[in-house]
Amino acid sequence: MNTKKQSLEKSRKELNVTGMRVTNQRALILETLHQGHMDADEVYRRARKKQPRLSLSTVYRTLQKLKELGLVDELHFDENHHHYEITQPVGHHHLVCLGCGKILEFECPLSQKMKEDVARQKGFEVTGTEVHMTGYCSDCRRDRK
Amino acid sequence: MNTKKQSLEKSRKELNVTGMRVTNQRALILETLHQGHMDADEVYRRARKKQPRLSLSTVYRTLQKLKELGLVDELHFDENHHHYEITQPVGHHHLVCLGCGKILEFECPLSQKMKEDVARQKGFEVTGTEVHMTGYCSDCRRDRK
DNA sequence: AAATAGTTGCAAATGAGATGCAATAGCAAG
DNA sequence: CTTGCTATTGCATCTCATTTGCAACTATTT
Repeated sequence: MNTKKQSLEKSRKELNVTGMRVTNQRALILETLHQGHMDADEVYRRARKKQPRLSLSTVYRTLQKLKELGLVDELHFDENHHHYEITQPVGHHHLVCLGCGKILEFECPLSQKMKEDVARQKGFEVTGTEVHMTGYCSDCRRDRK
Repeated sequence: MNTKKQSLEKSRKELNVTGMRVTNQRALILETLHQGHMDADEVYRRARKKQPRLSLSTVYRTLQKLKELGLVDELHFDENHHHYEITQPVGHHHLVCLGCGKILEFECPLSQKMKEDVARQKGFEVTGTEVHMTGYCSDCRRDRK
């Protein structure tokens, strides 16, 4: 039951197929992202627990690269910094609660259809879709009353 | 045919109903935004042609305020700064071409349904929806071949 | 194991956006 | 239309996320 070592191994393999060099930092950053979506600084803080000499600029450079390779998606919430997450297979979107800041995820098959609509309507080749809704979660709605 | 003066008047009126003080700078910034969506610096550059002493910080403060009042929407594209546009009625979304950077707009009735789905599925009260697709426009697709 | 690119850590630079403050300008009341 | 109160502006300065230059390092290739 050394799941840690296993997930690290898994990350190394994912990196391997991209052709980029597999370094400890990169494997660690990718592994960390498997915990969920987070911003660069959060990746940094979590990853540094296992590798204290890791530098923030390496985190930024790596995220940039993983994004270019399509392993990671960059999300643009209503803030002045980016969030990142492991690229999800399909129709995976986000819901930001304006009350508590919580971010929920939801699947939506409609976004696939929307994509097709747009492709037809505008002659566009769509490579990425980001749906981002804001509002109030059930907890905050209750509290607001 | 002094459409310029007229659109400035229109902007002043829009500001008036919000209760905030109507200043030349604010009217000008709002008027400028009627030309389309753009980033803060673009607003600054265009508005300064008519009012050279306008300061960039005023642009930022004003955009912030207009956003809070709901007159203007803040958009989050794949960049590290925001874009702004006059608030559109509904279902108004964006398509960013990765080839030439052009930003197209499209309407999509599906997004209304998506919103309802989410409300039901998650007990969320949705106040805003931003759909943001990336890809290649027809011109760039032709060039890439 | 040595050669050689690609990577890293650190420090310094960059750039969008925010802020403190004195000067200015809306606007309401006289 | 002048006065006074207060919100707003311009300017200089600050902040803070992200980027970059560079010398030291290390994953691969030979």
